Amino acid sequence: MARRRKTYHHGNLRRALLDGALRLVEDQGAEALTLRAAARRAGVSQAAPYRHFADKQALLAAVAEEGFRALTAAMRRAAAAQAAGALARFRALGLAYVEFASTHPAHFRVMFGREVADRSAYPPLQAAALETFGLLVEAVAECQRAGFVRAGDPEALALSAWSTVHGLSALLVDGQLEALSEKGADVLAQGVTETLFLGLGPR
Amino acid sequence: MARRRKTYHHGNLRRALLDGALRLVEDQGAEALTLRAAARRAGVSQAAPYRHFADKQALLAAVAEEGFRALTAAMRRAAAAQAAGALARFRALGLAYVEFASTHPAHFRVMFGREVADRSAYPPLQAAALETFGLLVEAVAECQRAGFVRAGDPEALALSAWSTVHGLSALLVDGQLEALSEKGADVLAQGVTETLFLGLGPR
DNA sequence: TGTACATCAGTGAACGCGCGTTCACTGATGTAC
DNA sequence: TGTACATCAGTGAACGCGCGTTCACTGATGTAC
Repeated sequence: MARRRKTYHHGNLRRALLDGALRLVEDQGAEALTLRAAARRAGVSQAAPYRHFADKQALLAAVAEEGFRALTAAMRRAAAAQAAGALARFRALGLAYVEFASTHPAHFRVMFGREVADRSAYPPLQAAALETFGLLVEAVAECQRAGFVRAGDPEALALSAWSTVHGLSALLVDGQLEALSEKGADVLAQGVTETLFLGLGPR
Repeated sequence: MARRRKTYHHGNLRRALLDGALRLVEDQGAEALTLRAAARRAGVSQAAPYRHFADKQALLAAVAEEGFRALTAAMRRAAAAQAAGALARFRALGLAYVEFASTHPAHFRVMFGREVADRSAYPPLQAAALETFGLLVEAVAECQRAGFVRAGDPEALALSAWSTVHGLSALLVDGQLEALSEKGADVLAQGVTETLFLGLGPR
């Protein structure tokens, strides 16, 4: 962790800072993420990060970007595990989203919170976030072709799906449901995604 | 604002601090809310707030509580404006939720964020939040009686509804949709709540 | 293969900042008689 | 109605804190000849 390096140069300090930052967020939450703490975790002086990140925002943006990449990968993996068809894959995407949020709450918060004030200043972050949403849009379109989802603008329908899983995730991550239900995140996610497909109305 | 009082005692400093805090949040965001700033807005020394709030957390909790009360009131008002029946009232609740979030983003964030770490330490806050959710549960039950919503545990169905409107609200509030759509919050909310009732599946 | 030198990636000390909180205090209020 | 006194709600100064960021520096690396 903060063990002595034998060389003056680190080798891959950017990566080490990012890893330290990720561990800080996971272990102690987003507000524990400071440039100085990341430097400490990487075993380096507090001024060293400035060789790799312009300022604190830039480190936060990198952490968020990494989060979107991990989320996208987890969703892809979950979908790929479903041989059963378009609908099952779509569903798996949603469940994976909620699962990611509930297992990495602090990271999820950095990804979606206001810590990174202006996302458009960090194109790779913006791209990573768009890719995640893109997964949902593709899945909707695929399901429409297979007749599992009704006709309509795939982006608009995907936004409904996103809202649903994102809402449940946010409520879980922020501890809103603790007083309400002792059900696990997975059970809740099952229920909510089922309603997403069936609708609330009578059949 | 910070004009001189003529009396040594303030009269209703608690209320003034709360108002100052609310204005701070609305104007400059949650991270601008400090005890010192609230005291400045109330025109009082920086130590004065401690006569009314044990610490910063307590002020934050009061701000969040106030937010839930305002949200509940706005939802009730919107529902009351619908004479047309249970379904219209339910829908109005959801739309009012999204509208509140998009017109008071920073306040919304304080209500749901992690600023107030342990909500159970503030029973009035917890109660106010539960009341908001209760509105949805009642509306679901009412709609079930009227045949507009299918059978099932009203709490579970209400959680689906909550997830949907909360998810859209969170995405709006955190600026996730800016790159995606130029539609207004109200239009998006219409679309999302429609899908909530109809479901994504084919009819 | 050797050397001069530019460039890069670190160091360590220092800065100013605003914050939450505490403290001993004082002015105002209200109550008992 | 007046007065003594306890209690309450403010004041103003001070504390320590960790943070982001800057600066002049030095050690390491790599490249041109």
